[in-house]
Amino acid sequence: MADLDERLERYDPRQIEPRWQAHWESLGLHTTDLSDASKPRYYLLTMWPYPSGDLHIGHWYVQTPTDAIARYKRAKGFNVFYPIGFDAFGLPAENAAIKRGTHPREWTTKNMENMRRQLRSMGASFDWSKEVVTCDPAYFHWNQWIFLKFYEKGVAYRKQAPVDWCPSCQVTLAREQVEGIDRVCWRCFTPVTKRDLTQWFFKITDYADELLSFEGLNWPEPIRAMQTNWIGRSEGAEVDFTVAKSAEHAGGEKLRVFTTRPDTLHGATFMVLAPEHQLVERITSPAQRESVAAYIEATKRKSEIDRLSTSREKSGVATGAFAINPVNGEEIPIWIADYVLAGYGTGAIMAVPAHDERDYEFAQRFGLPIRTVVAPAELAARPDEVPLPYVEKISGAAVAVNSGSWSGAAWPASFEQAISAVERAGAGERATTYRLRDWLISRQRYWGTPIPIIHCATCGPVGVPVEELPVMLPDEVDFKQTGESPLKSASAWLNVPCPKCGGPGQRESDTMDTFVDSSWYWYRYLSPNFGGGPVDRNLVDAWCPVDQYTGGAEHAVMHLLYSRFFTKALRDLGLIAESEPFTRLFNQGQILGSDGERMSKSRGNVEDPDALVTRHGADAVRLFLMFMGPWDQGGPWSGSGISGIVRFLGRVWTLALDPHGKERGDPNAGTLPHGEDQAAGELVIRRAAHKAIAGVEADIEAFRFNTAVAKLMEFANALFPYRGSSVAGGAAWSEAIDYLLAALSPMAPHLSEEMHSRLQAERGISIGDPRWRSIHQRDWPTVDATLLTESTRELPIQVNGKLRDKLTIAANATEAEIEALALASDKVKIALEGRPVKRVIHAGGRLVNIVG
RNA sequence: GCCGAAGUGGCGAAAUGGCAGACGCAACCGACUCAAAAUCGGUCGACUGAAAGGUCAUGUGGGUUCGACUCCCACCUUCGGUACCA
Repeated sequence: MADLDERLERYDPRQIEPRWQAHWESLGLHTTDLSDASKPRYYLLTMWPYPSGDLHIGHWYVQTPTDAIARYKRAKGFNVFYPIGFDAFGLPAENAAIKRGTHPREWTTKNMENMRRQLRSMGASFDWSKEVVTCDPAYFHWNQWIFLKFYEKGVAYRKQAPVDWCPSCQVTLAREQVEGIDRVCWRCFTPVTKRDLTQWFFKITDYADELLSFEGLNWPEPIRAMQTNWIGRSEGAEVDFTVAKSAEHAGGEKLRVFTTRPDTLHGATFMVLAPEHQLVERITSPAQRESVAAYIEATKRKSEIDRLSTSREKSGVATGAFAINPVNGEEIPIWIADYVLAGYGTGAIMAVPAHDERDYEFAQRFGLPIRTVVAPAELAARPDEVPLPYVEKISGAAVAVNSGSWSGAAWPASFEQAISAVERAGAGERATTYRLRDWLISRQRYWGTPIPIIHCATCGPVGVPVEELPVMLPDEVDFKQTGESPLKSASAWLNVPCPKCGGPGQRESDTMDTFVDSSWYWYRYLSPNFGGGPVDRNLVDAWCPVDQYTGGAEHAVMHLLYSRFFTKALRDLGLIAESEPFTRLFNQGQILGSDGERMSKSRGNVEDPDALVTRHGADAVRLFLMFMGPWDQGGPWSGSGISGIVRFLGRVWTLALDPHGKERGDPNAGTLPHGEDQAAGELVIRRAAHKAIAGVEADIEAFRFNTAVAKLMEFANALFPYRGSSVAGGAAWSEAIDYLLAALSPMAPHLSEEMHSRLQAERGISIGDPRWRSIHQRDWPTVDATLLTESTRELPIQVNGKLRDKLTIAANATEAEIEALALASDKVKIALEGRPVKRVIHAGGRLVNIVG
């Protein structure tokens, strides 16, 4: 066996990978027979990509471990459905149209073609035959159909809402089109303001309480916490204050506030309205008109994040009006301030500065009175000594003071008595409110699903008849259209008769938020060409909910909440049976650029997978991404460790193809290590094989791909010293190689297939032979549990929590035997320094701690 | 700001409350080679010590525990989301 180095060809992924990708495709290996009920079904879904044109290593980071799950589950006997598609509508295509003059469809199509090629080069086992693309009329047709059903049921409705607006370009701006802390337009740098438009909403708030329940879902706790906080259910009361009569104003208007703390009503020393509040104009005194108007204008320049920030100094303006507190008849000043939002609660608050930090700051800033109405029990008699602001955790430890009929009551009695008092006075009632707002789906954009509505002067908004769907996007459009939506420029498309009365009508020119597209796409994957409705009920019943969904945590509160809402709403339309879309969710981390920032073309930090694949091969890139660290962590990109993976794959290649080769540089080559005999050597490699399979299996089940790869490396390292020895090539060796390739196959599908195929060829089975099998059609290896335990083990001995010795003991040693051995140790005696032993702790057989 | 997460060797990281640093990268030493590359074998947290060993060490400061990277409290830094990027 001399000069094997020259005989053994080198591992060259460029030669292997495209060949296997083509072969798998010709075998139809990844096309799922959705009607096959002979095996348990497993619907594996990964968040579909947006065809931005800059497919980067982050896409691979999302999808290669998911592909490994697909392949692993197939080996475990599941009928796996693993589809792919494109979330192809959206703002970047339209921005590109504005910048470069290319049509969004052309730009998107070109990007999708490139991304399909790149996704294929990854060797991912997607079922491409079920591809769904949102800008395809065969898909958005059903967005429109669902919209009309929602409209019929009142789930879709119209109301006024503010948008960020560039007064110079006369267009709506997305958040990413507003730049800098001074909030200017991305194109003309004009300061951005707000404008009210009548827009379409979906009533997600109707489902708020149901969305708070995660029963039966295996979702990460952080995501559930974020959704729960986002929905933000608060229980309290709505209370009417009354505008007081003044020299200039008759008064009498009801000013309704929402409060979670009706028990602090007596501490309300002023009121604050959102600057957008309807009554502001009416109640403002002539003296305050000018400053109120200026403040309202200034508020339009601010983002909600700025407005809610508690770190900046409070701002506000008095309206000059006063309100009467319903529980004590006091007149308190009415202010406006931007920290109160029009969209939350009633858009007005009663301010209780003694017990709310923001109100306290506001009162301090503007010299408004502060009155303590809750005190810790021990200070109940001396409320002046309560440190302010006193924001106690809700508990029975604090009592109401200076609070009329409920003075002296503790929570929750104070809360209940306050509500009763308000209700008796006819000044309000118990109420629950949510932070969650209805979903604004209108976009003043071209590249999205047209909203299937025709506006008629007589009939109002009328749904397009379903038989006329889909409402197509007109091609001839001015993308730099100012005013409202670009679709307003397509007059032939825009002006159509009213479907109800035949009179002149005008199509809705807004399109839908692209989150509508991604709120039900996994149902469509099951039947992308189905014409009888958005979903094929039979297939949905068989395959849904999705067993496993993988995607980024950045979608925690929008996409993942909208998808849950859609599922419930579709259920209520009778289209599907289930209430939740995704049984198990895993959020992988995000790969950042090497500068630690999000990868994007504009930052110039995009890592292109093509170059890496050309250099190292898809398998190496796949394994490297899985090996980098825990999948849910992500982090900045650095390719510096990939050579370790390339080396590992080379070792697998060598082990599989050249078991008898001897290393020239290794003086021990060809001899059994550690002076073992043949039987001992075989046992060592059998143990290593079964331990590796058991470990990799547990790791893949838990999505710990980094440690799964590490275990395979350890396994290959354990085999390597036996290469060229008398053990190599024998039965134990062949089993070990077989197991190594099988365990590697979900993660490095090409190399393992190549090795598997060559080993079959050595046995006279070549491709085309009916006995030939792809490694991806192979069952997962079985583990012999008796090989996982050894007869002796090492036991660490601590003295007072510090490691002092290690003993080799029999696996079945009793605690008494262990204790005797441990106390006999010289190192233990020295560490004890003659102190008596107080306690001996046996930590479940893993460690002994002697306390002395 | 608010909600959520992360912080461990020069670097990526590992560790059901029980031996901190598995597995890799880089670096260094050796073998092979005319030589280099590749490959194979080895060393590798810091300080101290000739060595055996000892001391310190998981963002910072406290706490719980026989024992804390892990649990609790406070803080610092970074990342994700914050409703029109997807």
